[in-house]
Amino acid sequence: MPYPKEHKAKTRDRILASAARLFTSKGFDNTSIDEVMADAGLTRGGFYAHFSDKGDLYSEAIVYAASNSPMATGMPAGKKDGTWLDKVLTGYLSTEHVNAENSCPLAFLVTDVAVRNPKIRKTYTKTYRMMNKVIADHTKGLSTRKEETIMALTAMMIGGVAVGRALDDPDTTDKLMNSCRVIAKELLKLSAP
Amino acid sequence: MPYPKEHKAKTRDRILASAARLFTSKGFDNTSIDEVMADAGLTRGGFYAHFSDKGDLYSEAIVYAASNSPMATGMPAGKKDGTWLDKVLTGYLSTEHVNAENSCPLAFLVTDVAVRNPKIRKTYTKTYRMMNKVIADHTKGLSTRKEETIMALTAMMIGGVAVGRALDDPDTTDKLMNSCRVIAKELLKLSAP
Amino acid sequence: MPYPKEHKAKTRDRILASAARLFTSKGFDNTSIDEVMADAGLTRGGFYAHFSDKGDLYSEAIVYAASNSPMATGMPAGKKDGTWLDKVLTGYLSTEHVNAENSCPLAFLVTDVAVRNPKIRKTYTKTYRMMNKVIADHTKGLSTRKEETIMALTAMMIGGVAVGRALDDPDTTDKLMNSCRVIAKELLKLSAP
Amino acid sequence: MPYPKEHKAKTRDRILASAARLFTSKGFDNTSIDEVMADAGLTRGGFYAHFSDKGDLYSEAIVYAASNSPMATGMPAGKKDGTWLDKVLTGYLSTEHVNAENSCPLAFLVTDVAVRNPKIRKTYTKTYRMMNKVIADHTKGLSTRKEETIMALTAMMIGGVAVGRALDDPDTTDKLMNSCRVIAKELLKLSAP
DNA sequence: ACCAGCGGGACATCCCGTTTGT
DNA sequence: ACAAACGGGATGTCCCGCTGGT
Repeated sequence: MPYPKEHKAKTRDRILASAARLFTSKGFDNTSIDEVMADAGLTRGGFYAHFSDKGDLYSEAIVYAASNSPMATGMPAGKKDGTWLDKVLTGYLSTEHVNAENSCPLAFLVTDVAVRNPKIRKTYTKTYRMMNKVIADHTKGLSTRKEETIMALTAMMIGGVAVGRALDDPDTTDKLMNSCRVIAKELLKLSAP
Repeated sequence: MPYPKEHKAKTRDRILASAARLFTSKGFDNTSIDEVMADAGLTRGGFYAHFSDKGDLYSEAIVYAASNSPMATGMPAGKKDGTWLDKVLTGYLSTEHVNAENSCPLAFLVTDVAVRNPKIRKTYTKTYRMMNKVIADHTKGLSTRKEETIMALTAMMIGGVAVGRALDDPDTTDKLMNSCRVIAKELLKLSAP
Repeated sequence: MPYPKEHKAKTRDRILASAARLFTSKGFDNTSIDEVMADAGLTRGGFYAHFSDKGDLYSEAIVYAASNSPMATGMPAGKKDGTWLDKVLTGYLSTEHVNAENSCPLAFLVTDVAVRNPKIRKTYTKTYRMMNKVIADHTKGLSTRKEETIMALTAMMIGGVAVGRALDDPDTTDKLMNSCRVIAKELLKLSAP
Repeated sequence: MPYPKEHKAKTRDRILASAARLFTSKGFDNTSIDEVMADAGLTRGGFYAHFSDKGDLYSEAIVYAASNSPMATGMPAGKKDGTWLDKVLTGYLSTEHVNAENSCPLAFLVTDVAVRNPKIRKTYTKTYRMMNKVIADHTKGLSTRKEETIMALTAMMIGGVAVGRALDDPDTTDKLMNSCRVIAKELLKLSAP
C-alpha cells in the first residue's frame, strides 16, 4: 500500500475546500474544474481519481461547505439553550456571513441546485433537513406550531442571506440582515407566550 | 419601411417572454440564446438587433418576469386591504408557484444574480424594492416594526419558494409552503397588537 | 457568405506558420496543439475548424515548411544553371540553416515522420520527390548516373543537416557542414567529366 | 544475498535490448517504460532500480543499439582493408537495414535526439564520432580531403537510411539505397587518385 | 525488485457568444 | 432579420512518468 493511506484523503480534502469556496462564491457553471484544481495546487489530471465528475464534486462540496458554515462552526458547545440559538442567528444573519468565503451552501447555492441533477438535489435536501433538525434540537419552549415556525425561520434565514448577497446596495443588505435577525428572534420568543 | 415599427416591439416582447420563462426555469448559463430565439420562433441571427448581449437580455427578462409573477398579476384590483395581501401570500407561497413556469425571478434567480454583473444586480435590487413597497402599501395595522417585519416577510417568501424548488421531495416542499404561509400571516397579524 | 472568404485562410496560414516552426524545432510529440494555437494568437477552441486532427496539421505543416526552406526561398530566380544550385547548396548546408527556425522539414522531421501514419509519410515522400526533382531540373552536365548522384546528394544534404542539429558541439557541426558542401559540389562536378 | 550480482547486470542488459529495439523503431515519446519492461519480461516497478529516469535509459540504449548495428556487427574481423568497408556499406545501405529492428541509432533517432537534453545529445555525438573514426580507420588510399570525404559519407549513410525509412514507397527506398551505395563506393574510390 | 497509485498534461469533442456580410 | 462560421473554453478520457511504501 504505497503512499500513506491518508495522503489521498488529504488531497481530496484540499480539493473540497477549494471547491466549496469557489462554488459558493461563483456558482457551478462559472467555476471550472481547472480552477478548482489550480486553487488546490494541483492540475486537472488527477481530478478524476477523486471524483467521478463535476456534479459529484458539487455534491460533496455542499456537504463540506455545510460543515464549515456559521451554523456548524458555532455549534461545538452544543448546549441546547437559547444562548446557542441566539449566537447562530446572530452569526448567520449578518453582513459578514453574506460576504464570507465559507458560507452556508443552502443560501449561496439554492437557485443553482434547483437546476441540477437528482443526486445534487438529494444532497441539498439532506443538508436542509439537517439544518432544521439542529435548530429544532436547540429550541425550547415552542409548544405550538414548532415545526411550522422552524421551517419558516430557516426559509427566512436562507432567503435573507441569499437575497442579501444578490443586492447591489450594502446598506439595504445591512437593513435586511437586521430585520431578519430581529424578527427571527421575536418569532421564536413570540410563539412561546 | 415594410413593417410598422411596433412589429419590432412585438418581436422583442416575444423574445422576452421566452427568455423570462427559460431563465427562471433553467438559470442563466443553462439557457442559450439559441434556445430563447427558437422558443420565440426566430433564429439566432436576429438576436443582436434587439439586445446588446446576453446579459442585457437577462436584465430585461427579470423585469419582464417580475411583472408576470403571482405578485404582480394578483394585483390588478389594487385594493389596499387584507384581502389582497392574503391572496398574494396564498398564491406566492404555494406549490403551484414553485412549479410554475412564469415565476417570481426574485426567488428563482437569486443565487444566479449574485454572481452576475452590476447592471443585473441593479435590476434585481430595483425589483426587490418594488416587491417590498407593494406589500408595504397593502399592509395596514402594522404600527411597530413595520419595515423590519416586511423585509423579513419577503425574505421568507423568497427563501421559501427558492428552497422549495431546490428540494427533491414534493411533500417537504408542500410542508414548507404551508409553514411559511401560516407563519407569514401570523407575522402580519401578530405584529399588530 | 459572412466573413471575407480570405479570413479563414489567413487564420489557417497563421496556424500553419506557427506549427511549421514549432514542429521542426521540437518535434511532433513535444508540440501541443495548445502551444501552436497560442503561438498563432488563438486558443484551442477554433483549431478543429481548420484541421481534422493533429496529424492533419502535421501533414500540412510539412508542406508549408518545405515551401519556406532555403531550398524553396533560394529558388525565385529559377535560372537553371550552376549558380542556382551553388547557392542552394551553400544555403542548405550551412550552420545557419541548422539553427534556423524555418528549416527544411525533410531534415528536421525525418525520424519523426517515420513513426507516423501513412498520410504523413505520403506527404513527406511527395515533398522529398519534389526536392529531388527541383535539383535535377537545375542540374546540367551530369550525363551518367544522374539519378543516382542526385539521390545520394539529397540524402547527404538531409543527413548532414539532421545530424548537424543533433550534435552537441557547434564546431563539429560546422566541420560537417563544410565537408558536405565541399563534397556535394565536387560530386556534381566530378560526375561530369 | 540470494542472487549473484551479475543477475542485476543481466536484467539490465535485457532491459537495454528491449529499449534499443523499441526506441529505434518507435521513437522516444511513443515508447513507454511500461512497454520496455514488459518486453523485457519485467514489470514497471523495477525500472528505477536500474535507471534514474527515462532519459537515462535512452542514453544507454543509444550506446547499446550502436554496438549491435550492422556497422558494429560487421566489424568482428577487423581487417582494415577495402573488403570490410565494402561489406559495411553494403549492409548499412540496404533495405534490410532500413526495415531491421536492431538498427543504427544514429539514423533512426537523429531527429529525436536533436530535441532531447544535453546528456543524450552528448551520447549521440560520441557515437557519431566513433562511427567516423571506425570508417576512417578502415579507409586506405584517400590521400586528399580524407576527413571531408568521410564526414560527407557518413552523413549520406545516415541520411539515406533515415530518409529511406520515412518514405512510404518501398521501391523508392530501394532505389535510394542503391544510389547511396553506388555513389558512396565511388566517392571512396574517386577521391583516391 | 515490485506494485499501487498519484498527479500531470494532451487530445478531441461539444457547445456557446458573437461578428460579419447579405 | 438572417445565416454561416469564427473563435473561446470547459469537460472527460486516456496514458504516462515517477514516487513511496512493502
